[in-house]
Amino acid sequence: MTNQRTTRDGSHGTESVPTQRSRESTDEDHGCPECNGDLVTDEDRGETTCGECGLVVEEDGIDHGPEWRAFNAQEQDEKSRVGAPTTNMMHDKGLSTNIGWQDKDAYGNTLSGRQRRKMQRLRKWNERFRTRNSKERNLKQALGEIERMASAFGLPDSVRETASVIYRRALGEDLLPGRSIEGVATSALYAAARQANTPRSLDEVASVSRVDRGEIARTYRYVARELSLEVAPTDPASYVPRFCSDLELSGDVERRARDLLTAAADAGITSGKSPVGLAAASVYAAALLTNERVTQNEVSTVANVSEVTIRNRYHEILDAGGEPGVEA
DNA sequence: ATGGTTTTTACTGCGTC
DNA sequence: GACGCGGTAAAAACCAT
Repeated sequence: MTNQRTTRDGSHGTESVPTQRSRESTDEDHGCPECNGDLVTDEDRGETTCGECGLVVEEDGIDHGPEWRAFNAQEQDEKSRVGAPTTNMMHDKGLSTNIGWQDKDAYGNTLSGRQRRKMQRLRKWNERFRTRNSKERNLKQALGEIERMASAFGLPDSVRETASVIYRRALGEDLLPGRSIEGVATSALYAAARQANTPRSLDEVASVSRVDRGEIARTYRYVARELSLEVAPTDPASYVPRFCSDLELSGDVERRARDLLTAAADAGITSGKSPVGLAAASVYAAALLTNERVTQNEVSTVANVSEVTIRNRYHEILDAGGEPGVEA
């Protein structure tokens, strides 16, 4: 294992994080060594180049790694060399202006009362603008993510809309710290899709997200609880239309599958079973009853459920749906 | 952490095309 | 013989305690 720990490069590749900018004013005193032109700093690439001749004056002068978590004694020593922890999560990478709290002027003289009050106001507004700005950037990125994933699924705008609303609320309630933007964005979309009765399973969501399934599940639970989102347990029937159209089955099958599901629900054999499995099984069963050929394998593929589950479920479903009263 | 439930994985046997 | 289907046992995942 290497000691070098790079930033989470999930978002747009690594953004450089100039943690030690404030040390001294480097930019002003020297121009380009070649042509003496003005220097340009490209933060994204971490390069300082000459605006005139393009010479790269300085590159990679920056530590990318916020090693703010120590997992052993060694790292504990090393982590001391970094500055603020969450650089990438602050829209300004910790580079924004702060107005000092001492009411002194540049020479160290105390300010007059009038000036002090002025500084007070400036501090306040500076802070306000800064945080507001940061939230907006955050939002922008998150909404981009949501948009991307939603369109990957072909989900309608309305779902994106509610997903954004959920995200905004999460942001407003300060649920973000400690969680990744993408994780929360994904969770928001997941919740929105469920609420709109066009659910996508956790696995599906995870497949288009940059965050792994486990984190999405965790984040989703958390967000849903904190925002007390009322998300009813997924109705298996809401998967049926999609599966049917993916398998190119007729509307008859679709209707049949729904009937089977309600019958199964009445028989009380659905509780505790995974909604996706039930939906898949009912579609398969319905296709069977309607004489439209589908293999278990095909159904299991589009539904992402194992064939075994389909088998087990569809037996139960047929027992319950065929003649009511057979099962105990 | 633990135990119970559900789902998945992997394997086997049977019948059909 | 490959394929679809059915069953089973053990492993894994999930959930509540």
